[in-house]
Amino acid sequence: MTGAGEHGTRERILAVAETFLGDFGYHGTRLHQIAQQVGIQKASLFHYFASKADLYHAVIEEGFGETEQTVRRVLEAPTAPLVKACALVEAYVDMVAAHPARTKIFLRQSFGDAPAGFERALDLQRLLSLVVGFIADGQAARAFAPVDPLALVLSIIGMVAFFFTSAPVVVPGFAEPGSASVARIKQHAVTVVQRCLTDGEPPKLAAAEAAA
Amino acid sequence: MTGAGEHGTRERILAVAETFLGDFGYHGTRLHQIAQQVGIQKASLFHYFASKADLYHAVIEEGFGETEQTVRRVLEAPTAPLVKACALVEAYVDMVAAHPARTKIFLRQSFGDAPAGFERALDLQRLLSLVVGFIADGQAARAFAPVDPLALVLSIIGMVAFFFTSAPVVVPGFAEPGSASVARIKQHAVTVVQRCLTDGEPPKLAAAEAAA
DNA sequence: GTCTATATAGGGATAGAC
DNA sequence: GTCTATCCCTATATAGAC
Repeated sequence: MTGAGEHGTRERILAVAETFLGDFGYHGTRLHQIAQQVGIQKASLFHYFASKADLYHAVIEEGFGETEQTVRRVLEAPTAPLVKACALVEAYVDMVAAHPARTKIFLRQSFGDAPAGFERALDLQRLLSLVVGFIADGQAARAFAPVDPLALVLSIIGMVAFFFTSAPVVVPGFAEPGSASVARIKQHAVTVVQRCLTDGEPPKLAAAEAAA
Repeated sequence: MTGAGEHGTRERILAVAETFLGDFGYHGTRLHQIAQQVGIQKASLFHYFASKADLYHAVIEEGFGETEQTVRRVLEAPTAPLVKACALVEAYVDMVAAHPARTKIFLRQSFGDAPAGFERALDLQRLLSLVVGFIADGQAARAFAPVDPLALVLSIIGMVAFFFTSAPVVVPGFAEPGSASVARIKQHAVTVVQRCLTDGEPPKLAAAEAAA
């Protein structure tokens, strides 16, 4: 798009930047490290991106775009509610497992990092609403048990993200990329969703113990 | 220990530093901001802490100590397995809700931030093993359903942390400190654990916990 | 489009008076 | 124990040749 003789240097910069931004955060990432890893000089970065913040935003945009695409694709498939819910979880696990650095960046962004600006928060809310709406619709149609929809969706997002970003530090080798851990995690996440959505009998008795 | 006329400046520094380290991370936190918030000069910080890294470690140590204490206290209580599991979740939710900044710091630390050093990772593993062991023991005694113990514990840790650190950004006012959101989140987390540990069976604990 | 300088600023840390 | 003043280093960003 930008020209004819493009080797993809810009893309390589984005990829390298993603790993560093994930591991060290925006303020902890040094441009000279990125340049060194890519194999160019630090000053050359400014030919592709106006500033460090600009590079950061580009990484965020790319990541968010792919995430949104994946979620929408699964959501629009013509499958049964519970099947779609499980497919959503599996696709999300695959995505996070494939891009742990990106996930770290998203989490850091939500913590308050970032060089200001960044108005994609609204898009994020719309995407979340889409998923929550899907759950709520399923409950209205009696396909799902009456669990707090928003809390459930946030639970899955948070737990899966935690598996691939924080857990490996506490439990070495837990979410290793190629190992069987991915299958294990996927299995667990699906199990949790199923148990939360298919209770069968509405547990109204749960109110009794809320006294504690 | 240090003297008689101590007003607690050190403690105030630690408290202020915790909020900044949580919101901006280690590299994003500026010492002059901390000093300004405390009401002293930047250079005065070095009277209490040898370096920025030293201050960071002090914050981490304090946070980890309180966390460990809380978990052990609940774990050593003489209560039934399922009651104890729920109590553990509730105590954890209260703790994270009371210290969101500390939670952010822990998460950032696990991402790879931090000024190196910090060998408390081993203690963290032991604490985690304690909780996982409690679940596994309960399963061996047929008190819990056969769910992946490690995955379950990590799930709760990740989901609750996400609720109070990331979710508020995506869903404004979700985990507001004083609001009813804390009760809502606690209810949800307990529900998830119950459904994962009781395999659909109605919990037979309703009476026991009211006494507490 | 990539390079070699270099400008500019900001932040951690120290020295030493009070 | 707190201050003012300052050192020193590093990191972003720019200028301009090739």
